[in-house]
This record gives sequence, C-alpha cells and structure tokens, in this order.
Amino acid sequence: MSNAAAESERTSTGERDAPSRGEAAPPAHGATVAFIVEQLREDILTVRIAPGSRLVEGDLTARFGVSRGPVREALRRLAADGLIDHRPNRGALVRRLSAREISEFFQIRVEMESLAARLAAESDDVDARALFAAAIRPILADGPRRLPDYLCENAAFHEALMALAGNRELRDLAMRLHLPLIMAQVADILTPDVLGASVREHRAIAVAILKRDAQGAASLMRAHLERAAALALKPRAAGENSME
Amino acid sequence: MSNAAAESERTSTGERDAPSRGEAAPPAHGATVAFIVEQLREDILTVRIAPGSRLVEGDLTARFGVSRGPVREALRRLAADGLIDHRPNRGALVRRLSAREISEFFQIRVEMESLAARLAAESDDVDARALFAAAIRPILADGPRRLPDYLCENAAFHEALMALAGNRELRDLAMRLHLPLIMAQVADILTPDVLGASVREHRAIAVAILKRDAQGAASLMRAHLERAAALALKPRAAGENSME
DNA sequence: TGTAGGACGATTGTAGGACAATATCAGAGG
DNA sequence: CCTCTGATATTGTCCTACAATCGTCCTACA
Repeated sequence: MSNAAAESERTSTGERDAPSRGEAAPPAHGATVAFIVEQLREDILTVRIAPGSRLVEGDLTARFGVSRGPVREALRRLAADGLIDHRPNRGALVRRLSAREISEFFQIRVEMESLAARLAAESDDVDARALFAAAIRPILADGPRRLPDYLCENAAFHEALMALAGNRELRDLAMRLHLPLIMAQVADILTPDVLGASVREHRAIAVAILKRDAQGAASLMRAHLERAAALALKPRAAGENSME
Repeated sequence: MSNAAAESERTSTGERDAPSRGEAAPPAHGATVAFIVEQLREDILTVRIAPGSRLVEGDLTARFGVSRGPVREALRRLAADGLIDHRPNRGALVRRLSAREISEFFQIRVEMESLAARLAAESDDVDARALFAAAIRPILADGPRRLPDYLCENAAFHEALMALAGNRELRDLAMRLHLPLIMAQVADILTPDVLGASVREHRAIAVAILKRDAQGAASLMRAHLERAAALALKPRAAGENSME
C-alpha cells in the first residue's frame, strides 16, 4: 500500500487529472466507479493483486484518490461479477477459485459454449459471419504462440463466437464463468504444446462453424473444453493451493 | 436473520424520523442494504412496481427512512442481478424483458436445467437424494393448483433440482436467468390447464431423476422448457407490451 | 409561427467527515 | 496453557454539500 500520493489535489473546478503515474486520474464525472472497476479488474486478472489478498477500502480511496462511495460501489460490482468475495463486516478478498469451483465452472462452460458453437454454426447472418471470419483470422495462422498472444487470441475467439451466436444474454452470462480468472490462476500449466493444441482445436471449431456444421462445432467445442478442464484440474488435485 | 421490529430506534443521537409505517424498520446494523434489496425485489417480482417504472433515489430514501448510501448500494445490487436497468445520470428503471430477451434466456435455461437434471439423476449422494425426494413430495400430489401455489412449487422444484445436482455455481448462475421475473411478466398465460401440464412434466422429470435415468431426465427437462418458452413467447409476439 | 438556444429544476455522482457495530489480535489473568 | 478482555482496524451507515448531467420549458430571433 502506501503509494497514495498520486493525487495531491484534484478538487473543485480546476483540472482534476494529473495522470502523473501509476493510476491515471479517473476520467470525467460519472465514470469514476467504472474506472476503478476496470483498474481492479485488470489487477486481479493479471494477478498483480494475488488471489486471497484483502482489498481494504481505505487503501483504495488513497490509491485512487476518491472517496469511499465510489470505492464501495466498485467493490460491489466486482463482487457481483464474482471477481472478489465480499464478507459482511470483514471486507473483500480477491477471489481464489478452488478446484471444485473450477470444475463446476467448466461443467457449465461446456454447455454454454457448445450451445454458442451450435448457434454460431446455424447463424444465417451474413454480416456476422463475415465479422467472425475476420476476427478469427489470427487463429488460422500457424506457428507457436507466446502466452500473452495466446490469451489474447483465446479471448478474441470466444468473443467472436459469442457475437456470431447472436444470443446477447449468453454472452453476458459466459462472462461470469471466469475463464480469464481461471486462466490466470492456472497459467503455469499453459506450456507451449498445450497452447498449440488449444489453437488447433480452436481452428477446427472455427472451420466447423464456417461450414455450418452445427453438430460438429458443438461436439468439437465440448471436447475442447473437457480437455481444458482436465488440464486445469490435474495439477491442482495433486496438492497445491486447494486447501481450506 | 431476525426480521425487522427489533429496531424501533437505533441511533443514539436522536431518532431518525420514525418511518414506522408501510415498511417495517430495517433490521440491525449491516442488514440495511439487504433489507432494501429484499423489499424491492419483492415489489418487482410481484409487479407491485410495474416494469418500466423509475426508481428514484430520493423516493426510496423517504420510503425506507434511510440515507442515499444504502439505497444506491441496493440499486446497484438489483442492477447486478438484472432486475433493474441503470442508466448513467438518469436513474434506474424496473427492467422490462423484451421478447428477444425472454427467448434468449430460455435458450440458455434449456441447457442449464437439462445439465442440472442430468447431474441430479447421476448423483450418488444418498442424503441429497432423500432431501430431493422430500422436497418434491408436494409436486406428486394430484389436483389443480392455484397460481401462487404453482409458483411456489415451481420454485421449490428448481431449487431442489439444483441442490441435488450439486453444482453450486450452476445454481447461482441459474438465478440470473430471471425465471421469476419472466413468470411475473407473463403470468397472464398461466391458465389452469397450462399449470396442470407443467406440474405433470415436473413430475415426470422428478421420477426420471429418482430412477437415475439421466438421459431421460435431461430430455424431459429440455422438452419441458421448450414448451414453456413457446408459451411465454406466443402471446407477446402477437402484440401486447413488446413495443419499444 | 417555428425553431434554436439558454435558463431552470430535478436527479444523480462524488466528496468527506462522523459515528456505531463488528472482527481481529494481543496481552492480562486464571 | 488456555480464556477472557481490551485496543485497534475496518466496515456499515448517516449526513451534508456541491458538481455534473438530463429534461423541460421558456424566450428570443429569424
């Protein structure tokens, strides 16, 4: 903590942002909460803030130079998204997913994503199909990936898939399945060959979708995620941070 | 959670306006927000507050006799649950589900609930099975239902199902699918025969689960929800409050 | 008369300080 | 060594004030 400072003054009518460092000052009126949420989300998903850490309101007000109101609202929002745990009178902790939770999320995700794959394959929206094709172009490229590239591609793939599927609520709900969080917490198992295999599976799914093979797309997706689940759970089962 | 009463006055510095009517005073410290959320949720789900109504912070502070802080937090929470729409600088509206949204929710729900049915049927947890059997007993009874009874039974059925399925995250996620909200907004189509059919379907699903027939339970559930979706969407498509 | 622009009111967004309630932790006492 | 009690840290809530924004209405001008 203690990196406060950042904001010596931002008051009244004067300009309120001296982006100085670390944290750019929150943008104009009405976006403060969103800004804080975004910053914290970043920090959590990149594990800049470790799972299990406490998020103390006082520290955050100092860090962002805002009052407790927006901070509290931001925390509620993160809690609603499932990124933090909020215990009454005890504050917020960065969520740490147990093996059980990861397993449950994958179980759900299998269904949601294979539904999305089916819907995407069945879509008749030519524009959306074109966008999808464009969005997955990077995935079709061969060659090895670095981890950040892969994470980015992966997110883009799922995003494009959801867009083509055309079910907005499904997209929103899928966000709550914490794929990025899981990724961050099991990043250690993402070895180059695992990445390669995953990319190839994505490619196969994409092809099936473009061929309008709903059945194939759905089952490829199912297989893909079941494999991913097995991977994500294997090392944890053999004893690291699955205590509690 | 002892309810209400308990607190006629709680400030040492002086009584705070004694709202005393309509709403019982919020319970002890730390539960104010939860109390407000619960009240409003009730009001929304029973359509005491019509979909599309504005929820003005000032009105709510007056109604509940609390300050804007808890009210705002309660609104955020309802927004996170999807019960209200929150537009920046413009306040909150009670959410009105469009036909499209209802359709999308059902599409998702089909997958989630049939997954749950499958998991429930496959469960080996004897205690949980016993609890399930007990919970669905009312559903096995014959005879016609009144609407409120049905709604209650229905909620209990889905709850018991989720409990037996044993995937907590699935349970949480299913809550976000707004079944009660949908029910409330299409209550007009729940005629006695529709209710009867629905109860019979529930019964069939329950039997399949108790017989450990995963395949059957899942497909019965799928059929059940697809039928429900068709029903929920039929009258709206033909023009009532689907405008805007 | 019709429209553009500005004044005004209503409401939300945020600040900041105050206090009560609760959890946590450490030290005193058995 | 264990238990109880106090100090401390943190959250939950209230309050007041003000800035920013949205909507509306009203007026001025073409």
